[in-house]
Amino acid sequence: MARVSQAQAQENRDRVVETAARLFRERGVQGVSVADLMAEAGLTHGGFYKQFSSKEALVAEATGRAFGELGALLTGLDEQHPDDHAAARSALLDYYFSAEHRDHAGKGCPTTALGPDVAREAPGSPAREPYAEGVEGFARWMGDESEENLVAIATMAGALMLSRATAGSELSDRILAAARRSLSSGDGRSAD
Amino acid sequence: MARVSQAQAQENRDRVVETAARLFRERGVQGVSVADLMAEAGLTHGGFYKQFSSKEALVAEATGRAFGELGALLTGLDEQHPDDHAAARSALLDYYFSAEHRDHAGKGCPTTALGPDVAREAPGSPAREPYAEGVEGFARWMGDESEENLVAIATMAGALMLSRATAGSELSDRILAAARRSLSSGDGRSAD
DNA sequence: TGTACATCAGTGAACGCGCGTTCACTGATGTAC
DNA sequence: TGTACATCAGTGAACGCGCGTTCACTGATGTAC
Repeated sequence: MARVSQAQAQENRDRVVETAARLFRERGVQGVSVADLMAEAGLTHGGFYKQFSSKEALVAEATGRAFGELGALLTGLDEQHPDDHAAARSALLDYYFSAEHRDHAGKGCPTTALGPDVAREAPGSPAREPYAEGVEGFARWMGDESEENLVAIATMAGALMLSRATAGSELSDRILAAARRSLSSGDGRSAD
Repeated sequence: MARVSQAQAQENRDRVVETAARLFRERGVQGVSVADLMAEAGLTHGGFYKQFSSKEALVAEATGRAFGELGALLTGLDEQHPDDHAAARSALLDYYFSAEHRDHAGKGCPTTALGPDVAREAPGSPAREPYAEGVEGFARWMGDESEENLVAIATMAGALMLSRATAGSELSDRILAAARRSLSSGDGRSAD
């Protein structure tokens, strides 16, 4: 195996980014080596630098990709609930606070899964931009960038993070149930 | 420097745990090597295993220590506001959502700073127990382990994490302000 | 359409480096008398 | 209280290993004619 077609090369590159978006969410950026990642994508590690200038650059790209996947999920919910955003939002919350979501960070919300990694990157780090844009996009889907929606996202990310850190105890389930209930108001204003 | 007194040895050990509790919150568990840590505590790395069975064991101990520091902060707030828990709680929120807290994770809340690290540890990992106990203690200080207080802690941890991941943008400040306002009700029930 | 050759995606060995952990050694501390 | 010696906290070099990154090489692809 030496040179491959341009189409194949693009496909391989995409698969590396997709794999990175999953593994970084699952194990953290520092928990995934370039060699691990390339092997998981079915390639050898030497070719990595033909496609990416550094691991740091891939982190930024994978962050954008993970938020792209979130966007696709949100768009799908809108399509399942046409002209009923409250229903789409409620469906999102059902997924967000599920044991399924807690136990599979790799395909879950990047706000929660990548936030701590981005927070520890240096101030000008390239991953910060797609992250902040992703959070803003998430807020807009929730309705707008109002304080209320920013708080809702904070509660979602915090509850998911806490439920993962306490996974295996019954506290974990209590946190998910509590957060689900507190955000159960249709489009936002008053809790029921 | 060879053998030191038992009192000195205990003091050194304490300082290592204290340093770990700070550095792990600042840089993450994987971002701090045993050699880094021992140097920061004024020792050489070789002696580490005279005091701790593994880095993993220290992570558990440092997690307990960090929650101990949080407990001391909370007790201090109670003393500053005797017989007025609502005022103590309000003072906590002022600190919690401050730029100071966002920018100094090393001496800040371990629920937020260590949660993601604990979440990625293996199911039976020794750090999970002190973490879960710490969160429960935090909830009890907030009043009790009601759903309302669990949600408040989730919002606090989520907003702080998000503000750190978006630090440097004005979104970061908006998130802190939004969360502060949403939790500004005295002892919990209705927002103002 | 067929031939000649430059390109470059991917390979696999290697680079220097730092990781968690181990170990022979040191010499002041703590203890036995 | 003073002396003899065993203990063990801390040192610093070393262990095997995996990290991010580099590089000489390969050979099918893509292009020029």
